[in-house]
Amino acid sequence: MATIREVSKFANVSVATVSRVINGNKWVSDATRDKVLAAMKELGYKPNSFARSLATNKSHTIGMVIGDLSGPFFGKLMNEAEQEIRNAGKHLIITSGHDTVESERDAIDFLLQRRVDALILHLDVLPDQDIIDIADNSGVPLILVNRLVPELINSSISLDNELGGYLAVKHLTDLGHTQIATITGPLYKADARARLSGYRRALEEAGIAYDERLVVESDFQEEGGIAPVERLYRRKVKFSALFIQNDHMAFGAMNTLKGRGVNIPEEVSIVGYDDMVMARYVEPALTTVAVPVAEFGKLSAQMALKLSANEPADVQNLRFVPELVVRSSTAPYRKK
Amino acid sequence: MATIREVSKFANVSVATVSRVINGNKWVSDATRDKVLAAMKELGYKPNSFARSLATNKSHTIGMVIGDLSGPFFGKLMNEAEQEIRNAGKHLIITSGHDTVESERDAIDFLLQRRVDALILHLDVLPDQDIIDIADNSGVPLILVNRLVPELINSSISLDNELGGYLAVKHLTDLGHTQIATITGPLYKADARARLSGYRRALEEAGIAYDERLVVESDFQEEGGIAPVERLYRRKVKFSALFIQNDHMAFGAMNTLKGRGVNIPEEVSIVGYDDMVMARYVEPALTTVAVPVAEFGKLSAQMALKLSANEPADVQNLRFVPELVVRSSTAPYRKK
DNA sequence: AAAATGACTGTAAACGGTTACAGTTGGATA
DNA sequence: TATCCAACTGTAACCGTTTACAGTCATTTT
Repeated sequence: MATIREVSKFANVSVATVSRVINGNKWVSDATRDKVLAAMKELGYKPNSFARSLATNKSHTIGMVIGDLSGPFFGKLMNEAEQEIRNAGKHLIITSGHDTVESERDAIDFLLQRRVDALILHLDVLPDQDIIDIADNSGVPLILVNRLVPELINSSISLDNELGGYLAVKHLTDLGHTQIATITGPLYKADARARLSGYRRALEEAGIAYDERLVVESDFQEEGGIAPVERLYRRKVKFSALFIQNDHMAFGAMNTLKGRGVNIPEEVSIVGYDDMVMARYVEPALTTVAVPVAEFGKLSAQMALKLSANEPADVQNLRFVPELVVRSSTAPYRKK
Repeated sequence: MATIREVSKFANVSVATVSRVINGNKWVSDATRDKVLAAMKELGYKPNSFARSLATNKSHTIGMVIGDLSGPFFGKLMNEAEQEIRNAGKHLIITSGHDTVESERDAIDFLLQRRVDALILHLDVLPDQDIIDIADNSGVPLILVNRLVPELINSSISLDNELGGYLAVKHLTDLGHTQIATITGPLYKADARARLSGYRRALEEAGIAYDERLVVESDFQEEGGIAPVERLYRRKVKFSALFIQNDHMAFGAMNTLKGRGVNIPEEVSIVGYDDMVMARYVEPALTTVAVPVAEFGKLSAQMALKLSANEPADVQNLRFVPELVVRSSTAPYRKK
């Protein structure tokens, strides 16, 4: 691939002049500029971003680590963030953490080696201390999405998952349910733990004792909704309502329940979490907890851009509040 | 951020030695290696990938351009590709084309400037000629996903969308339907056009005349299923079956039909396209055309890796074949 | 004892850009 | 006419690595 030097020879000018043309420096005569532009076109020249970044010590790039590249949640997050960053004339490099400590660390290393101007991190398993170390020592500003590390409270954008769980279950207790089962995500994820503790708080508030047998841990995947339902039945515990920690699992669970001839919501009320677009298309339409993902993505990108420009980003523990969306999968408790 | 020189000073060795340690060169004594490692740790050293890539002329990176970062189709595609590439010890940089010529070009430029070892391109709007130019002049091998450019047939991995459309509609004609409407994606996308021509072929084969009034162009989004249904009714054309070019739109359309009190499949049969996970959770479960997205992602990554290593990738116009998945949204035609 | 070898380490020239600084013009100003 | 300045262009150092080549030892080999 052609270099600036070849272009300069071809156009009979110095490398400095070519560089000036590339960077839109105004001290170049029109004639020269045209010559250089023609040479660049002729040789198919594309600036080498490595050399450029090396010389300027700027990458014009924001790095993002997320758990899973598929998945509607992250999709929206990425999309919004990318829009915002592209609009600012920069670029986003996305890597996946794959839910393992090693992979998350590797992803961050990759971005750090690429000297990104800022990091947007959605980390599921990396220990707090590691994150703090990166914040302290990497020299790169960072935004923490959907995770609260007390020491980094000023660069966290998080969702109050505890409140989300609470709202979901409170809705059920308000409807008169007292036997409320729950299907959680993997409990090594803070999200899942927080939602579970919201579940407990709502029960407590309603004076209902916490019963371990009503809790099944799963994996946040669609298929993850199926087995847990079977397990609940095998445990022979009764429940008239089910709080499922994300919509994906809820869809799977609803299907299994229907397969068993259970009427929703007459016999079992169901609340999901995330408010995916599909939530309103299943039958019955799913009552769920809405999460402002798009805002999330947009805001994190804006913050990252600000921080990378050394502007103060008054993040101040931005904590989004989830909202309950009531549809048709929940109904008042009725005795059988 | 610390450089190799600082590390070398700190450890009292030369830069070459530090570089050797970084690269695992064996001609370094254990004592020296330990000294260097300690120095690196102490100074929080991370190799500068720019300098490195500049010196070696290798980026160990594969670039990917896709239409939309959200969306279940691309999610899976990215995910599989990333897995494969990470396993090979390389990294994937993903950028979005945003469905505009300018943006797609910009995304490719970005990746080219970053000197990626290969490109995986899912382009919706960039003209063929541009793609050919890139293939010819960029010096970077490329894999074309889901698009067929005759000149680049040997680096295309595509799905036979025409066949997909055909299968969907043939299923309907086989069921006795003769008034079959269709909702297409944006017709500037080759996918949509191909599916539409599959629709026409199936009709022709069944001896049914093509009727423009039964065709509505839409946008591949969920909401995109709603208005077209209304338009069909406003046009006062009768139809007993509906081929909708992706599942997302199908979900929207099913909902609108239900809202109008139309029974599916008794009054209107519906076939979607993509076989998203949700297809089996809606009611009735959606008959649809399955696309091997995961294979797509995996294979494109493997090809890209091979090409970047200068190994021959015998792509040879890899054309995946879609499959019809029959569920409950289609039924034999019955007179009203 | 001299030469050869193997194990290790250092020097310095790339890699492809940017940019401070130093020219070289030609025209305007004193 | 001498001086200055604005407009433009070139030279060369530098960014942080890698790596060919050249050393320096301590062991072996002859």
